[in-house]
Amino acid sequence: MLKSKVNVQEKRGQDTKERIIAAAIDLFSQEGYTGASIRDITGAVGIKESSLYHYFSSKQEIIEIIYASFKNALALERQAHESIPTVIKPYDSYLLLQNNLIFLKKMFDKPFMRKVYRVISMERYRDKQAFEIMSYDIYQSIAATHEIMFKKMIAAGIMKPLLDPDILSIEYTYAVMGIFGDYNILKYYEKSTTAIEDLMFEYVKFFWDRVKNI
Amino acid sequence: MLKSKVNVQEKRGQDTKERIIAAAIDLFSQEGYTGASIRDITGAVGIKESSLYHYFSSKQEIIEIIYASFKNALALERQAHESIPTVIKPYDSYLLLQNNLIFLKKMFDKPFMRKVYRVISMERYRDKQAFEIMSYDIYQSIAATHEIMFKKMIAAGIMKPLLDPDILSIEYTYAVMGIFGDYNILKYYEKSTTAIEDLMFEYVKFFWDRVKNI
DNA sequence: GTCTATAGGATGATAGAC
DNA sequence: GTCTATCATCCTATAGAC
Repeated sequence: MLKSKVNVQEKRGQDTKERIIAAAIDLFSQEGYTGASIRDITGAVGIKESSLYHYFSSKQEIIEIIYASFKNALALERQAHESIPTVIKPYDSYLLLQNNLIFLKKMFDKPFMRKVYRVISMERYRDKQAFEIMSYDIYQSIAATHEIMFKKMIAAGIMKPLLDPDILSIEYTYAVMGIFGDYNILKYYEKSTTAIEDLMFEYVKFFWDRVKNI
Repeated sequence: MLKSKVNVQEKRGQDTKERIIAAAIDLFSQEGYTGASIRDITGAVGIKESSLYHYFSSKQEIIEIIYASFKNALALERQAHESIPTVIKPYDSYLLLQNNLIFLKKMFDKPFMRKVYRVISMERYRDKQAFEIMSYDIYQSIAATHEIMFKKMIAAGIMKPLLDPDILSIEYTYAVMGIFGDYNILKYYEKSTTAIEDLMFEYVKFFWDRVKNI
């Protein structure tokens, strides 16, 4: 009896903690880290500022937990994607490229990922941690995946062999991520995203037509 | 006599106004608009907060003047660049591409341009004006220049005729501007920029080798 | 685990003397 | 054109009651 009561309290506490994080993600992604205050966060949750400090020692700790959780989510997504066996065949290699784009789009369309990606995009100029996540955990990791894919395609004889897969993956990653970035911003300004979504897939087609063998 | 004294005062006033703008650009580019306070700005200039309000009615007015001045500088740079007559010849078209990159690099390497570009990169998520400058005055304008260049190259028979110059310019602009963005961030973190500067020119070579006719 | 109360300082902006 | 003085509000964070 007593124990179950304690559990309920713990659960409610856990719930408050998660609601604080959720509100912080919402507000940081809208106003930036500096622009969103502890008052804003606790106001959104419906608790007093002092209650927040029962769960977190500082504002900085909150953003660091968010970053850590994002890095973890990124690693899990990558793992899930890599576990899918990809046998490259000439007739479906354009599909492979498309599927890779759809995977990226789906990943960054998840509310948590999109919001935190936005926070990192904003903060990377001032916050070294955000800068490093953007550089290493996002860009370099995605570029590496692309490079491996291109190398396999070249080995399979379906991509032009004279292309340097290293710099090709850099080009492709900058282009795709640039389009994603704009897509993400447009969504926040509640503007139409159909044109940029079309561009995404148009670009993949354009890219493929130029790199395919024959 | 009296008149010359008035002129001196006016000049000093003008000087103060410019020093405020210069300090604001420095601080906004380092800490962001929200992160840099009026106190920070006046402290850097060596005047009191109240003195700033003799020249500007609000913090917002300062950033708007900076944005307007940046847009103006961009238009002037573009004008200067376009006034150079470009006769496309097969043997120098790679040079043309290189020169275009050097023009962009030089432009964004000017302290004023680099700092304000950074402010706009940071603020475009929250500030619609910054978003529009980034989209229209920077990206779309640069992409349009690239597209014209590519069309001329195709017409001259030195670029592959089957390439769509529209989407090709989008790809090229995203890649080049992505590299510039990273270069700009690295400079602020006082990290080495030699690798990314090399990448810039390596990329142009890679790009050219793939689009040239023959 | 949540509250009231408050500390101690920063913020954007104004009034008015000189 | 610059200053002193000040306002009203916001900020992060803490102490301690319940």
